[in-house]
Amino acid sequence: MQLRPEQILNDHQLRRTAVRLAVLRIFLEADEALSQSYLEQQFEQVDRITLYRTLRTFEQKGVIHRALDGTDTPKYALCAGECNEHAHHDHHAHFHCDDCGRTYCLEEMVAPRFHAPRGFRVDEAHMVLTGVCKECLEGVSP
Amino acid sequence: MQLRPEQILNDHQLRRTAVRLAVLRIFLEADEALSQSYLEQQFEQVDRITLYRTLRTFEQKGVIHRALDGTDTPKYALCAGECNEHAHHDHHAHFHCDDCGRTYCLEEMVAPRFHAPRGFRVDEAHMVLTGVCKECLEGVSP
DNA sequence: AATTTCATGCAACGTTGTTGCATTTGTGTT
DNA sequence: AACACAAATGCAACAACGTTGCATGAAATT
Ligand SMILES: [Mn+2]
Ligand SMILES: [Mn+2]
Ligand SMILES: [Zn+2]
Ligand SMILES: [Zn+2]
Repeated sequence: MQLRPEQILNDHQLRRTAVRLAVLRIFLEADEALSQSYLEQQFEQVDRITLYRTLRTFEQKGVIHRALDGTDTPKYALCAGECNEHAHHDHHAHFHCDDCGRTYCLEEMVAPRFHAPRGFRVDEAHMVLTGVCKECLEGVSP
Repeated sequence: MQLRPEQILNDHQLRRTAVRLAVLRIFLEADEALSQSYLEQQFEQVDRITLYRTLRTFEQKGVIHRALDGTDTPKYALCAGECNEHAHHDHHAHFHCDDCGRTYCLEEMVAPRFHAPRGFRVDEAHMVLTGVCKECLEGVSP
């Protein structure tokens, strides 16, 4: 995985702008999937449309992926690598904590192969786990 | 599974109103998960807020469940049974066709037990499959 | 430095989620 | 059958988001 924001932009042929670098820095420091509104709050002043387009571009270009977590608030996380504008390769599970509302990527947990039912052709499989995260579990038993 | 709209409302202690009966009839005839906007179009004239509250009530009372399909449009389908205001028991997978956009319940496909990673406690697991449905597959090879 | 291509900021609009409130309707009781 | 109560509906209203167009500013290319 690339570690520096500048290199991530280079690798995906994206212009090096202030907003993009700042967004990437936030993602790199976070260990969870982030919503657009959360990102907005990290800035003193930023245009929500610019943020919207930044996320859309990042997703299209394979910089970030959407973390499906069962809520109605889309969350995003950095792609591990290999993803580009043609294809995403992040098929790991995502975990949503019902207690704190955080969403985590479970990179190590990959959806098993499923045989297609009813004559369908299955191209991708995503798993969404819900429960209580480690921090919240430890918090309730002091 | 209950087959008549009237009985579904009785079983869940819901008042028998025109909108509710009509919505249930649409769900009973459909073999796929439906969005609120789709339901709206099935009526000549209906208030969207009433429809919104109808779906919310149905979901709370265990009449319908939300079908997670990876899109940003919530879809709903009838619960198989046993669901009530206290708990939902529909943990089957859902399939989303990238071609026609339809979402289907895969009642027969239940998420396997997962061991909790990273010290998390997993309460529920949902699976979302994407690909091409039977109708669309047959449509392209005439 | 000039040019070109693209990102940004802002206005604007549509959709959806959500609540408050007055009115109508369903249902159990006189 | 009429009544009374609780709940559902219709409508106004607002917030949050997603999305596009356009003028302006910034990055990359020459
Ligand atoms: Mn992820
Ligand atoms: Mn379902
Ligand atoms: Zn938590
Ligand atoms: Zn299809």
